[in-house]
Formats: sequence, C-alpha cells, structure tokens
Amino acid sequence: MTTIADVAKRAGVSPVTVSRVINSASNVNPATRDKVERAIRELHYVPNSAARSLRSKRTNAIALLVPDITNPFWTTVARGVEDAAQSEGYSILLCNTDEDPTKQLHYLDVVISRRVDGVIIAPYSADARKLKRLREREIPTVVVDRRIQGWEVDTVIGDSISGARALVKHLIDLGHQRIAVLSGPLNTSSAEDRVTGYTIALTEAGIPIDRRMIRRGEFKTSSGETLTNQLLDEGLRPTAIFATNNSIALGVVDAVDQRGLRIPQDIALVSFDDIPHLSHVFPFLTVAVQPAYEMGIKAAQLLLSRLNGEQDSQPCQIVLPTCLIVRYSCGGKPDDINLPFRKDILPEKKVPVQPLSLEERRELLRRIPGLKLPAYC
Amino acid sequence: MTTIADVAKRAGVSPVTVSRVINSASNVNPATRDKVERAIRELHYVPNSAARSLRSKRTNAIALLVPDITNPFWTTVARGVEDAAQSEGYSILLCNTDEDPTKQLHYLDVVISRRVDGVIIAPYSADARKLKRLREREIPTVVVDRRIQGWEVDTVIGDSISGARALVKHLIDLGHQRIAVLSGPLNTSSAEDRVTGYTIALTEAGIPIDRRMIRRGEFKTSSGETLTNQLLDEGLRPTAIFATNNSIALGVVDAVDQRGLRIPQDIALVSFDDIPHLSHVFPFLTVAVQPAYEMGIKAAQLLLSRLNGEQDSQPCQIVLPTCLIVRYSCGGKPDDINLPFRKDILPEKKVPVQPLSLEERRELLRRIPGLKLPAYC
DNA sequence: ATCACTTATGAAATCGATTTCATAGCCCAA
DNA sequence: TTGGGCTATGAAATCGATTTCATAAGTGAT
Repeated sequence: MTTIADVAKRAGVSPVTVSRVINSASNVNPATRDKVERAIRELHYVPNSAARSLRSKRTNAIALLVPDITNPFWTTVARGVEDAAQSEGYSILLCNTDEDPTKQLHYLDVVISRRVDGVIIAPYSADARKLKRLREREIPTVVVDRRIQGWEVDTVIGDSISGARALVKHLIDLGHQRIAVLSGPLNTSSAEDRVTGYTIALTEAGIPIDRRMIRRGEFKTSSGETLTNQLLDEGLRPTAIFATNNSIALGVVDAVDQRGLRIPQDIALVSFDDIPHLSHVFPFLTVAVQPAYEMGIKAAQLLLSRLNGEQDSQPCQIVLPTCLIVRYSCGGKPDDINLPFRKDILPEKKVPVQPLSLEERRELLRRIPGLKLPAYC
Repeated sequence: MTTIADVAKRAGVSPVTVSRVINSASNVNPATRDKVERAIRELHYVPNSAARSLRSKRTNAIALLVPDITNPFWTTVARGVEDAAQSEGYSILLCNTDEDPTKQLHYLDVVISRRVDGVIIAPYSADARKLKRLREREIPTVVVDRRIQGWEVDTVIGDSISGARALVKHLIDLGHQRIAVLSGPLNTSSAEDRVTGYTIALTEAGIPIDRRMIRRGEFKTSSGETLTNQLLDEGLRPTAIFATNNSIALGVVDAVDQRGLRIPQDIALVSFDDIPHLSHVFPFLTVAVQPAYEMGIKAAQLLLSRLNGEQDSQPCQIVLPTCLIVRYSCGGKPDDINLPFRKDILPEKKVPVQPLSLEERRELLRRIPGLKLPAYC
C-alpha cells in the first residue's frame, strides 16, 4: 500500500511537504503543491488514518450510543448525527446499548480504546457515575434525550414536560377525566418528565391524581402491552391512555385490539414520539413529536463546536420545542368513525407546544407542592 | 494518558509482555500475567487502537454502507450487522449513501483511509466498476440485498424473484388480472428481480404482460405517490398494485387515499418488505418479507469468516428465503371490511415462499423466451 | 555431560503519519 | 550591508502499540 514516503519520492519532495499538502497547510509553494497533488492522484494515495491519529491525537470520529437503532426515533436521531458529522469530515461509530448497563460499559471501553474525539450518548440511567469513564478522561460528551444528575454536561433534550402536558390537556379538553399514563423506567429523565407533564395537566384541570393510573415499565412494546393489560384487568376503566413513547403506544394498540376494544371509541390513545409511517394509517395516533432529526443535528453540532474549541467552556442545555400533532386517536370530528381513511379525517393539525412560561412555572411550584421541576424549566 | 510502557513499568516487566497479556498470547507465566493484569486495572489502562492497528494492520472495524438507515429495512439489517460484529469485537462505521454516486465514492475513500478490515455495502448500482476502489485494494467485501455485475463477490440477498412471484400469484388467486407493478431503478437488481417475479407469475397464469403496467422510479415514498398518480391518471384502471418496496407502498397508500379510493375495496395493494409497526394497524398490508435481521447477521458472519480466513476462497452467494405474510390489503375474509381492527381479521397467515426449483427454472426459460434469470436462480 | 527443545521474557525495529526545530533563500528597512 | 522577518522546505523525533529476533533458564533424552 502506498505511503506518504512513496508520494514524496515521486513528487521529489520530503514527506513533510506531502503532509502539508494533504492537510492544506498554507505555506506550500503552488508549484510544489501541484507536483504533490499529481503524485497523489497517480499513486491513488489515501492517507492511513491510524498513523495519522496516532501522532495527531485526533481520530475524526465520534461515537453514538443509543438504546436501539431499530426504534424510529433513534434511527432519525442517528441520521441527523451522521449528516452533521459527515459534513465536517467526521465518521460515526454506531453502538446499540439496549439500555443494558453491561453493554454500555463495554462500549465505553471501545470508545476509549478507539480514542474517538467525542461521544453522543443516550445513557441508560440518570446516574452520572455510570459515565465516570468518559468524565475521568475528559472525553467531550453530549447527552441526548435525557438529563443526567451529578455531571454538568452538554445536553440536548426535547421539552418532554410541556409536550406531555399539552397531550394530556388535549385529552382533558375532549372530556376525558380518567387518564392513565404508561411510562418508562424511573431512572430515565424523559420518562419521568412525561409523567410530570401529565401530573401538571391534571392538576391544572383540577383533576385529582390517582396513583394507580400511573404505571412504569420499560420503553418497549411488550411493556406497553403488559401495562395495558394490568391496567384493564384491575378494572380501573381509564377512558384514555397516554403512552410515553412510540414503542409503548404500539403495545397499547395491540392489547386494546386483543380485548376487542376500539381506538378511539372505547379508549383514547395519545403517544409521545411519532412513528413516521403510522401517520399514513389508522388509528392515526395523536402524538407529541420531538424534532428527532434536529436533535441529532444539534447534538452533533454542539459536540463538533466543542471539539473546535469554538464555544465558551460552560456546558449548556438545549431544550428543543415539541409539537402536538392532532390526528384521530382521541375521537372527535367525523361521525362515521369506522372509516379508516385519512381523507375523511385530515387535515391533521400540527400545533406548536407552548413551553412553560416563567409565571406558569412559579404558579405550578406553588400549587403542586410535591412537584420538583428540573432545572431547565 | 497511560500507555503500555506505564503498565510495563508498574508491573516490572517489558512492554512486550504487557502486549502479550492484552492479546492473550499463550506463553506468559500465570504469575506474570496476574501482575500485569493488576497493573492494567490499577492504571485504568485501555490500549490505543490507532497504535495497535498501525502496526498490526488490523482495525477490528467494518464499514456498513446502506442507502438510508431511516428505512426500516436497512435499520434492521444494520442492527443485525452490529450485533454479529459486536460479538466478535468488531466496531461498525455507519455510512448513508442515499443512493448517491458521489456520496458512495466519498465514503469509499473514508473506508480506505480508515483501513477498515472489511466492507458490507448495498451499492447504488449493479455496475461493478463503481466499486473499483474496493476491488483494487482487495478489501474484503460483502454485497447485501443487491447483485452486481462484473465482479464475483460474496453476496447476501433475499429471494426477490420468488417473493414477488408469490405475491403476484396471491393477487391472481384472488381474481386480480389487471395488476400494476411500481418498481425501483433499472440498475438495481432487487428492483429488477421483483419485476421479473411479477412477469413470471403473470405468465404462469396466462395473463399477457401489459408494458404500461410496469413502472419504474426510485425506492422512495414520493416516487410511489407519483407513479400511482400517473398510473391512475392514464386510466389504466389496475385492480391491484404491487409495490416493490416499503417506501413505495407508503406512497401508494397516500395517493390512493387522496383520490378517495379504498384499500382493498377499490384497489388491492401488496408490497415487498414489511414496515414493522404497520402490521399493527390498518390497512394491514399483505407483504413478502425478507429476513432483514438475518441478512445483516449473515452478511457480517460471512465477512468475518473471510477475515479469519476460515472459508475457501471462492466467493459465494447466499440467497435467503422470503416469506409471504397475508394480511388484509387485497380483500378477502371479513364481510364488514370497514372494520379496521386486527382481531376481526387475524390471524395473519405467514407462508414460506417456495423458491423456484431447477425444473421450474428450465421450464420458465423455455416458456418466456425474453426472460433472463439471474445466475442465482 | 551434552544436545535438542520448550517456555518465558526482553531489546530493537517497525508501522505511517505529524510535530518540532533548523535552515536556506529572499525581501526590505535602517 | 547588516539584521530582522518572511516563505518554503526538510531532518529527526515522536505517537503507542506489535513483530521479529535473541536469549536465558529449565527439561528430558542419550
């Protein structure tokens, strides 16, 4: 395989000069540059990045650790990250952690071993100690979709609280009172924030909180199914269910369907996160969407700006606004609700979610004493 | 950052010995090994893979080039590749080519520069010359989902011909005669194979081929929409549409819906590739599925076996069987076809697709003279 | 006791780039 | 004409591992 020395010999210069050309250093004579570039082309020379990073201590690679690339939310985030990174010449190392502590730990070692320049991670736990390895080695890190405690680190999240609040308010406005929420793990901030938004909406409407209507499991379809069945078996008779992510929502659809209940006639359903292709088809879920692609882009841009030392050193927290997409899973418009055709129901309404204002926030903390809002609110 | 020399000093041995321990070479005294392992733990030492690959010429990384990770088919393939690779200690470099020649070329340079040990690629064109760079440098390569011409290379594909044939046969069995096919680009083998399967099924049923019913575009939702509109605008009145991939199918759903037509009452729809979550919801597409996850696993395993030099050197071609999943987008069972509930329609039927037998293949070539079956049939 | 062989270890060379430092040549101002 | 400041270039050191080759010590057969 051709090396920089081969190119140098062919161009009649030293390896240093070739290196300068490759890295487009300024102080190279145009004539020399031409000679070198010709030699590079003729020899089909492509620099060896292992050698390069060994000396320069930069790999031009970033690692992306997500729970599961198979979930369309993460797929979209990943695509955003890849696009942003690629445009700056960075490569992506893809890691699926499956929300599994052991796997995450393993991948952190891979990440360290490969000396990636930075990491974008959706950690499986809010506990910063799990990320000790990154912190110790001062590897530039951006946390996405989740907040963590005990480490001031760059973070990009969606406004889960406001999104959940809007979703539940939507249900309440349609007349629902007995609303259940099926959430993810306790130690995951996005899951908890969505429960918080739920609590806020109910309280604002003067509806008392029934603890039994708040269920926690995992962000998985199977979990959504189990929780729905438990809920309905216990005879709590919710008229609406709020699934805190897309996977859980699918589980609800399944469980409800198996019991011969209908969405929205027998039970309403709303969900956090869209399932891209589901907008095309029945039951036309009403959802709060986070800008997943932008989340990926923003996370990558933030990370890259750190790598270039552009930013001041303060870690920052970016909260992306969510959007309510009103479709048809909560009842409403057409009389003949049996018709599963979009044109009978459309246009779907897309409503930006108003983030909690400062006053609302104060008001809330007064009215709901048990409520701890996260710092970003 | 700690290096192998630091560990060596601490353990009172030479760097070579540490290296032996890291790479679990056999000839190290157990006592020495213990000392070294303790030192490694105490210093939190993690080897630098750049240095490592520079000398050893192995990166323990493979590149995955797919059109778009956002398509659930590719997502699933990617997950399979990642799982198989991870279990053998390989990392994945993720690249989205968007079926774009320029992007593909760019990524091939990245791949070469990073000296990945191998490449898994779904090339945007069947023309092997586009992959010259891989071939010249003898980078172990596995082509997935598509065949290419002009290079005998390891390949893993689904049995598109048989799958398409089964899908169209299913339509014919239900009484459809005017069946349109909306396919992908001409230079992509999976697109063409599906058209071939379509042709075979029609011919076997004695239905003449109407060239106008065969449309080609891109593997995109927008393309599916456009092609459907053209088709219907020209008054060809197909009673059924065969979409050759999931994205195109979604475009068909949209276009059909916008015209106030109904699936399956006014027009039947079948599709190649599943859309995972769509099985949960109306219109319950009848599809031919390829084992996407297994395709990823198989491709990675094949590649890794090449890297370990296990296989004989003959390039091989693995054809994975497809499966017909009969749901409800072609009409059929229930009388009240307005009911968009799974339980009214289930159980969905999953039927393994019989691959074309040798005799059938001979027979076909005789009966349909214009037909060129690809080598793998 | 000698030789052949195995086991355990280390010294030095090496992978292919970048970084550091030195220098030659040139221009311009004092 | 001397010295300061550029510009363009190269020699040598360096990054952190692995590979190659050498060797000491132990073992067992003759």
